[in-house]
Amino acid sequence: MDGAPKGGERATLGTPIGAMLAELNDRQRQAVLHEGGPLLIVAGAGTGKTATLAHRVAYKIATGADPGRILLLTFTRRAAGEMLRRVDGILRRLETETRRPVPGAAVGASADKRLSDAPATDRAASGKVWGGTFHATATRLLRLHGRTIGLDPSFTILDRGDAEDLMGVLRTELGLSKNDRRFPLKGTCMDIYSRCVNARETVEETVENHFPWCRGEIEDLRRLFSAYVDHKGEQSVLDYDDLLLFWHGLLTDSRAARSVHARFDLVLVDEYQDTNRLQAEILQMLCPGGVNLTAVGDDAQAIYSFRAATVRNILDFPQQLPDTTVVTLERNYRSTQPILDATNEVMAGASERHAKDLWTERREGDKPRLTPCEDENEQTEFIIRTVLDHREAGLALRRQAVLFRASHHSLALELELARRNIPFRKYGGLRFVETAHVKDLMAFLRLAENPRDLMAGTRVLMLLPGVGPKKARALMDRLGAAPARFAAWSDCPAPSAASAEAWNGLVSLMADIASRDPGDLASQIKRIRLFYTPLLQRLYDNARARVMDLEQLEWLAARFPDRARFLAEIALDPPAYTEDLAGPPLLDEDFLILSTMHSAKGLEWDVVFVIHAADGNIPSDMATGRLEEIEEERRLFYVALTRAKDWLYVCYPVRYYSRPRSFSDAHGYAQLTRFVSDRALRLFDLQPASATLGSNGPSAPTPGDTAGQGDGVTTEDIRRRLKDLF
DNA sequence: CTACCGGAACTTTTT
DNA sequence: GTTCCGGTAG
Repeated sequence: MDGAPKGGERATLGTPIGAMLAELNDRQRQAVLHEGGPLLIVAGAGTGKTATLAHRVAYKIATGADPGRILLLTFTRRAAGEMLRRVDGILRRLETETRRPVPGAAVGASADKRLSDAPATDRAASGKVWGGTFHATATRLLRLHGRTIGLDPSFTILDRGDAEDLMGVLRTELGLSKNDRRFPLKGTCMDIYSRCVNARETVEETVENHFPWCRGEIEDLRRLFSAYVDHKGEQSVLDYDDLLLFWHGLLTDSRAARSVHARFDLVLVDEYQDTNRLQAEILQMLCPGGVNLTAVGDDAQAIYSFRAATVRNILDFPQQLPDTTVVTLERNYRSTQPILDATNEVMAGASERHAKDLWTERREGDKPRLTPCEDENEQTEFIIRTVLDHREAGLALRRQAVLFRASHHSLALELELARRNIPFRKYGGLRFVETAHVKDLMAFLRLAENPRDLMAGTRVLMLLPGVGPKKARALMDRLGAAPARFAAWSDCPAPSAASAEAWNGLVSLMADIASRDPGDLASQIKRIRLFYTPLLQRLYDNARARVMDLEQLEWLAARFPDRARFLAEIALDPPAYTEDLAGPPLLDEDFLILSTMHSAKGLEWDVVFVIHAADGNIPSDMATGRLEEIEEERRLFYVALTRAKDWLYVCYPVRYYSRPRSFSDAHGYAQLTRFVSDRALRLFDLQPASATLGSNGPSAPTPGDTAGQGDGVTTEDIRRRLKDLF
């Protein structure tokens, strides 16, 4: 299948670039070398998608493209980092193989110069390529160009929790909470709102299709959403959806659009199957006609429709952009044939399927193993035992991963790993930054950065004894009236007798860290921490552990250039709760990976365990309403299974002592997930956990290892258009 | 207006 | 077990 590069290529074998291209198969090479019109790479699981994308970027740079004019949109910052690391690796290899300029290697003088003269640091693509999520990229662009559409570039970002809280405040303010009928909770309101924005649907459409039980509340939802939009505008805060919406807005303003277009020669989008309509529109405006646009994805791995992603984006791409070249990657480099056979069979059960024939040359390997366990304890025991066995055989912990549907599914396992001093790192689920004390501390910083940020301000003020929502709101109004100077607070009397001392401390603290010269970020956090610690002790138990978290936050902050960047990055890509903050990683550090199936997207491990693979968990009984939802759960299960390279274990406890739904000691019997059909079952090696645990005896404990100058589009226009949806 | 208590409803995945 | 809401005491 792999032959010499096709004719017409400017790079030839025998040159470093030719050698680089020879590492790829025909289809991959075609994708890397493609020029001009829109390119869609349909890449099945494990078909070298990341390698192809990285080679394409590296090839473009090596043949003269300016890395600073390439935009690489990925699903997470982690994915962007990984991709750029590989680009750097490829470029470095090209460089060392190129002692002198390569005559045959195509390209103009700039590439030769790049490969021979430029200093090494200058060549690191990762520092120059625009890489990151849609949201992070939107933030950067809006800071640079927001003024054109009348957006104050010093906006702060509301994370999901803050946005929900604001929605909650307005919900109460509009009198929607005390109603004879039950008005949807703030989280549900936020879900509805968010879907409207991201799917570009009206409230009616969204409620009808996705929240039919809220049909009676459409009028009130409209009022609520309108108020929500207004409040964000007044406070100069943007939520996640606004970041995309205003980026979209930038591109509808001809002047702003020109500046944004002028920045990029090449746009690449990873995980395209998980983009939503708003994102697709942004891309089409960014690359009119799809010229110089590369999208990569796999419809069989679409797992984010709950976030308004639509698989139609990838399926309709060739119709929407008629010049599209479609390259399909079907050769799997990741998994062994027995694993592929099983995963293909799971996917074969899908009601709507776009056929892809994944094949591999890795014929040999163990059948995936299906392990029913007596109960959760046995499952935990089986996982730990098998992980350690693999490690004995030479596989580091970090090459093994345990995957599950919901974050809390790993709780028992986490406890046991901790008890035995087996290091692990967990991705997905509750984050460090979502804990109350961390949010408190961040609120001080956010308030200093943007004194109009109501949610941040209220949060800070309510820490004081005797201050509740009303007094906090009054003080925030005062701050907003004075041109956002904390001096406005200094002539206020203490809001309550109990808070006299704390009030003075707060006023001077805020004046200090919001001043022109507040000192470096770590020292700001330190001052906040000193002020906040006594309040924390009054409000929460576990004060000692919480204060230590804050010290870690201080340490983490030292890596960020300034407060605004720190706040934005924490909001857009918060560190995982467990280990990201545990100090500088040691080179030989080894840890087992625990991850939600969602967070496992795009990654691979030698050994993969899928736990709690019982009906009710996967598919989650939260998602068994409509066929579409069940099919998405199937794809999610498929994503989990296809992460495995050599060994795949699927486990489920037969007996649950307490089913998720309360009524404490009600126990139940679980059944294997419906996604493993009878046909699929034959492709697994069925072996109860007792077969492993019985034979080896208990394992020994392991040692721990400028405003408004465009052609009239403003934030107001965008908000108005948005409101037309309501 | 805040602080606190009891009953009721809800409980996934994430930028 | 958690968060949310309404009632009541200070």
